[in-house]
Amino acid sequence: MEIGVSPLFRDVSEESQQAMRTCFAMREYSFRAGEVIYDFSEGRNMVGVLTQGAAVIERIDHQGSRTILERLERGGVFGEMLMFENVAGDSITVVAEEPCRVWLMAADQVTKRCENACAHHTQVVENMFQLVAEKATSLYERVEVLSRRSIRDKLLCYFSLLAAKSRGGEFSLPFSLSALADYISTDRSAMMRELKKMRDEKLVDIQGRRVLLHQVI
Amino acid sequence: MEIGVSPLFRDVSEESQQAMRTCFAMREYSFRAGEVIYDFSEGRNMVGVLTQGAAVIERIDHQGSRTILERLERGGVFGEMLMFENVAGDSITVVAEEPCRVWLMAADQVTKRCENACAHHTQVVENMFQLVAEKATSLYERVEVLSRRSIRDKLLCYFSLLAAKSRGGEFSLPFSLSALADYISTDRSAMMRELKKMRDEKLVDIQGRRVLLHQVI
DNA sequence: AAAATATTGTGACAATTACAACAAAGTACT
DNA sequence: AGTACTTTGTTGTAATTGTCACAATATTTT
Repeated sequence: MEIGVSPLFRDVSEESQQAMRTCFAMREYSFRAGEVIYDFSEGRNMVGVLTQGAAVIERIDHQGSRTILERLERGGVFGEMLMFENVAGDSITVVAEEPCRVWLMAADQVTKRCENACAHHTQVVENMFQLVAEKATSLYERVEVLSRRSIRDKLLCYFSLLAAKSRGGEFSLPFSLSALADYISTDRSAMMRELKKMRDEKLVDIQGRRVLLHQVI
Repeated sequence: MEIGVSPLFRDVSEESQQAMRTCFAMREYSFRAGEVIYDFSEGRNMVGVLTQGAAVIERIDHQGSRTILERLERGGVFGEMLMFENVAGDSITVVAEEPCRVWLMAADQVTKRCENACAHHTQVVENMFQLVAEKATSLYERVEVLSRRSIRDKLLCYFSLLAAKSRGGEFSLPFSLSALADYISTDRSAMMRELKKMRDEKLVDIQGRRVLLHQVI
C-alpha cells in the first residue's frame, strides 16, 4: 500500500519510504466503517497515516454528546503529537467512516533521528512541522467558528470559510448535516430550524450537501 | 531593551541578536494601556515581540461583540504567521492591557535566511516552528473549551485545564471575570449567574481571580 | 482624597437553544 | 425487492442563555 500519498512523507523517495517502514516498525491495518481506528486514551503515543478511506476524530464527553474534532481523508495524519493532551478525560477516538487502511508507527520513531540514518529522515521531521502548522491553521478556523455566539453566526462563519476556499459562493459540505451539528457543537434539530430560517430569508440555498451562500459576510 | 526574553530568540547569543536587529530592520515601539499595538487588517505582515507589559489579541465582530483570542505576556510573539487569515473580515487587533514595549519586524525577514548569514538565523527559524507548535496546543485547548455546550461545561473545562497546569485544584485566572466571559464566548451576566450556581453547589470557590476547583473532572 | 472608570453582583424578561419524539426520505445490505 | 439503518425535516415544550438595567465594590487616574 502507498504511504507516499501522505504529506508526512512528501518529498521522500520511494526507497527511503521503504527503509522507514522497517526502521519505524510501521504496520498496516484495515478497518470497516464504524470501527475505532485509534483510541487516544490508550496512551501508546502512535502516529497514524490514513492511506485509504475517510475517518473522523471525535470526542464523546461524560454526558454522551459527540463532537467532531476533525475529519481525516486519504493521506491524513493523526496522533497524540498532533492532538496534544486530553484535558477532561473524555473519550477521544479516530473512527472510520468508510472502510479504511491505516499505517501505524510509534511517535518517537518519527521525531527522533534513527540510528540507521535514513537518508530522508530529516525531511520527515520537517514535514511533521508543516503538519503542525496546518493543524494550527485548521484549529484556528475551528476557534473562529466556535467562538460565534449563535447557531446562525456559527453556520455563516463556517460557510464563508468554505466559500472562500472554493473561491465562490458555492461549495460542498465535507459531511452530513447531522455531523455538521456535531462539528459546530450544537443540537441538530436546533441547527435545522436555523437553517430553515436562513433558507426562508434567502441567505443560503442548501440541497443535500451542496450549499450556495448568497450573503458572503 | 531586551528581546532575548522571547522564545523567538531562545538560544540565540546576545551578539547574534544585536546583528539581527539591524538585519531584520527591527524597531521598538511603546504603547500605553488601551492602545492598539497591531491591527491585523492592515496587511503589513509583521511579527511582533512583547518585551514589556501584557496585551490581548481580540476580535470585534460585525455585531460588536468582543472575543479574546489570546493573551500575551512578556516575551509573547504575535503576527499574521501565527494568526493565519482572518475569514470574516472582522477587526482583529493586539491591544495593550498595561504599558507595553514591542519590537516589530517584517515576517518574511524572520523566515527567509538573510543574505548577511546571521550565525543563528537557523535557530530563529526553528524557534518559530516551536512557537507554531505551542500555538497549536493553545488553540486546541481553546477548541476543547469552546466546543462544550453549556456555560457550566465551558467553565469547568477551562478551570480543570488551569488546575492541571498548576498541579492542584487551586489557581489564578489570567484575566478578570469580564474578560473570562469574552474568552469563553458567552454573556458576562449569564456567566456570573452560572458561577453563582456553581458556588452554591460547592463545585468551586472563587475570590477575585483566585479559583479553587473542588470537583476536578 | 476625590473623581472617574472598570469590575462584580443581581434580577426581571425576552430570545435562543436543547430535548424528545416522530414521520418521511434516502442509503446500504442481503 | 425488501429490510434495516441513517439522515433529514418538523414540532411542542423545557431549559438555558442573552439583554438590559442598576447598585455596589474595586481600581486607576488626577
